[in-house]
Amino acid sequence: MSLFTEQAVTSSDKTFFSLRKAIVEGEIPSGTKLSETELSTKYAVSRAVIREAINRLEACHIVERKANVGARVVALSQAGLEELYQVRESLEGMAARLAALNMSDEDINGLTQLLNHHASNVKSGESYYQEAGDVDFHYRIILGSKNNHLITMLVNGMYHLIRMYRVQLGMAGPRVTTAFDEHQHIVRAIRNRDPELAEMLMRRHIQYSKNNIANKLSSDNSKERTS
Amino acid sequence: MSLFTEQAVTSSDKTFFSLRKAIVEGEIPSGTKLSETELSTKYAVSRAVIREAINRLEACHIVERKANVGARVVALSQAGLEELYQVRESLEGMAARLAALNMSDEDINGLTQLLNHHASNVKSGESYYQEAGDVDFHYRIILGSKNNHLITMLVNGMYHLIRMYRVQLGMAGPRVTTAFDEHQHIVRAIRNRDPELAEMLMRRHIQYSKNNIANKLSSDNSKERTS
DNA sequence: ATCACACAAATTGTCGACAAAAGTATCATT
DNA sequence: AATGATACTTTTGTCGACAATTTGTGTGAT
Repeated sequence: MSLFTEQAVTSSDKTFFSLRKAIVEGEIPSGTKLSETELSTKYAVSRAVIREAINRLEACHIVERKANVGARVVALSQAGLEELYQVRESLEGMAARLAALNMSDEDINGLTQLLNHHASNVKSGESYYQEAGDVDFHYRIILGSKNNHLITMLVNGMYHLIRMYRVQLGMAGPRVTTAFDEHQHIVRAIRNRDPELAEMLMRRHIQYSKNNIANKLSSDNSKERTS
Repeated sequence: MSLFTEQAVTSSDKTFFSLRKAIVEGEIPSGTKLSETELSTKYAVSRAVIREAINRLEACHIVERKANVGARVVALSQAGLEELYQVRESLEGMAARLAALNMSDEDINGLTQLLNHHASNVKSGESYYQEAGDVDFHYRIILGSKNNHLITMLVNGMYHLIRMYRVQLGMAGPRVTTAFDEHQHIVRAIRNRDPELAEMLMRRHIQYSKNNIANKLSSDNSKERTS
């Protein structure tokens, strides 16, 4: 029961989704040049739809384009991760604040149920939690902000790039139980209708998450240097 | 001496800029249906470049598109303004925070000079300040964040929509001197390298600004009702 | 008079071809 | 051998035409 299933109506949509998935999952590696003719034969569509797909990918910062030269998949870097998470902290902090104001009581109950469901998984040792559960939690709060600008920016825009970092840097890592506690505190603040606290806790939560990834990233780098 | 002059290299760029300007300035009214064929004859380009321009406009939330139906210029509403300014508060707050950390001393000096320059204008009673000066101030802080995601989102994305609200609701209004004081306080916080305070002051500044517009908007509405 | 269906008109989506620009290789000159 | 100019190749940008979908209209039945 996914809360948000964007459905492809046009051929350009399908191509956009396919391309985005291929890039995010790393099938098309970071830094690759995206040749329009090549992709048009590979995906069996005209160059026009490829161009539109690439334009959309550019809009969510997954590829970079230069006029008369072409598009490349963005390069992942520590600095880029830092910048991305600064923006994420800002926007999701605001989302949590607004969620504390605008979520309905039913929404909040659903959120609590989700966490309870996770709690049992965490205790039983499954880390099934991380990927699906974590994004579900964050999605609900973002949607709970009831702010369409915010929702679009985060869900259609940034989250795919965030996922690209997480997938390609192999972030199936730990940080399960501590993140779970943080989630609980956030929900408590929302339930108490405390926007100030909800924002602060969400920002901290995302800062920790960033540090976790950044640490793994730099430790991977040092491993690489010594190998 | 504009800090940021995006230059059109391709024909699609030019059309995008023209269209954006026409919409923001209200020449193409809010809510208008954008016919591709019509625009292609009007701007003397092919439908392909019109489509690309419309796609880009959609990416910055200036038009809304439905598949197989078409694109319309967004409708301006109190709720939309509220949402927009919530996001703006969040992002520019973060920008001020980062500016306090990342701006060079020269950058800060330049900012101070700008304010001094404005001070003389304010005292001499010219309200030349508002439009150009205000955006210049905010631009510098946004650029001072040195965060490319943030910069792109705000400068290439949101600011045109913000300007659309300000232009079309006739915001040449007052609030000059009080905004000037707020600007000074923000710069002081940045100079003191106090990110926490800089963010808080910027957020307050934008909240006030929103209230100012919202008040004008609702008073206009009531005038309309009684006339 | 109203609703349903079918048909027509108009608009968007997709395609292949041409034009223009960037990149590459070759050759001449120093 | 290095450098610069020139021709060539490849890739992106732009265009007009066709296909598919939606919207508006009109006809007929209830």
